[in-house]
Amino acid sequence: MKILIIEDEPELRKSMKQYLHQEGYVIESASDYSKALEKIEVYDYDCILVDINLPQGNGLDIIKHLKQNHSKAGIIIISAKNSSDDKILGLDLGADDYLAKPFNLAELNSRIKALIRRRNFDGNKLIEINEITIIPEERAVKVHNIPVNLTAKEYDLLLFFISNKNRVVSKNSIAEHLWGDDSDQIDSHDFIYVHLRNLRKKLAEKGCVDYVQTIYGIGYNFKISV
Amino acid sequence: MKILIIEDEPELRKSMKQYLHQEGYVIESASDYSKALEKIEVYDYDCILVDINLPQGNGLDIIKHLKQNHSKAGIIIISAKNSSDDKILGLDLGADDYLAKPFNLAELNSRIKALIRRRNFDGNKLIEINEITIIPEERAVKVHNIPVNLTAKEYDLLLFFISNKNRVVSKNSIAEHLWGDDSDQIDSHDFIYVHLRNLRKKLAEKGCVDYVQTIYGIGYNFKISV
DNA sequence: TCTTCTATGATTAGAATTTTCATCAAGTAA
DNA sequence: TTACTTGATGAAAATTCTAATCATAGAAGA
Repeated sequence: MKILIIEDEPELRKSMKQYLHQEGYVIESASDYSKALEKIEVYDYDCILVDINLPQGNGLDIIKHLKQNHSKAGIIIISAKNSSDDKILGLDLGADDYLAKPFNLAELNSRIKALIRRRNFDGNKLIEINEITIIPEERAVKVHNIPVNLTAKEYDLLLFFISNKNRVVSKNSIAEHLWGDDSDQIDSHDFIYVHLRNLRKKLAEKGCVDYVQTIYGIGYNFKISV
Repeated sequence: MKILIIEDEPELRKSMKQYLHQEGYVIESASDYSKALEKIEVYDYDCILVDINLPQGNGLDIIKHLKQNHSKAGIIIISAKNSSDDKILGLDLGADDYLAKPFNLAELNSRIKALIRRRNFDGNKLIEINEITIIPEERAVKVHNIPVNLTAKEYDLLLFFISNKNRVVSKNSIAEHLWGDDSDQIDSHDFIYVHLRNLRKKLAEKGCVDYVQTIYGIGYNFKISV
């Protein structure tokens, strides 16, 4: 899960980054709208947090821009307490949620989670990428519409790859996501090889292309163009 | 893990309770010191959060009281921004940490976690309860000084019982702790029976008393007087 | 108080999954 | 090339979970 934070206050930006990173998201940030637009042009984000009351420029334009370009990113507006007009305008433009400052980080996190859940489950009940179809509600996976029987770890691994598609993920970040906080205490992450192998095998059996590119010494890249 | 919150502001108290409960702690609260003292007399807490600047009474006395009675509870002082004197006095009296208002709940949570970790790992490297010895660093358990070979789930289960000793824990709360947030989506928690049985068996093999009392229809109680 | 019923807990065996281990293959740098 | 590191593979071991069966506590009713 990749998140873009657009926020000018350095303190707040930093603590948001830190907290959300720790929660397992991949975080990038921009301190103003022009930098944000640059990033949006280049990368895909799953969720964008926009502070809508920055001094230099209009955050609504970002939302407009995203919607015009049919971005799939979820948008959460962060607004100062007093200014509710822009907030409403933003929601009208298609933002998904808003959060008034000051907020606590756990609250932010649960909003993000809720948003991601909504996007994954309600909006489009299916995640479809070429021949792969994922039905998150059932934790089920199909290739060429043939069911593939994945174990929990294999499913988690696939979902992690897909939510980081076209991005290089390290073995460490895989371990963090699939085994949680204590994974750094573990010396060897060899079992990733095993689960990856089993995943590749099961997908290949149903005629799926091997999208998982091994990047020697670095990690893996689930390379796909939808 | 049982936590006592001593805080007079109803709003803050409520949100602390709610958040920490959601994080899996058992929470009790008191709105003033006399009520707090009553609770302290009756129950054992793992951690006590004391707002040290309440209007009626002196929070330092609570800390003194706890220390004089050799309470094992960790103490975190919550203090208003301005008053640092009492904070320092409190730390001198043996409080473990402090947190200035306003704080965010995630921060509070991480302080509590850190405190519990310190208590469990650094201070006394061993947890000793009658014939059971736990070496958390190694996730190792001994009974009558004989090593017991527990699996991860069995160890977690034992630790959960011990950190809630003399307290009734429901099957649901066990599931929440051992399997995390998604456990409520699971219909049956039958595997707890299995893990509990294996744990009991392994402990009994080494001559350990069965401290785990089954409370029909409710849960279990790890009953022990140290 | 004594059955009978029902819900909950215990037990066991076995299936499925996860992890470990040993070995082989391939990439990288000297 | 050679040495070294990283990744892949297969088989076996360990752990976790499922499912079927048995046992017991508590409730309901005679």
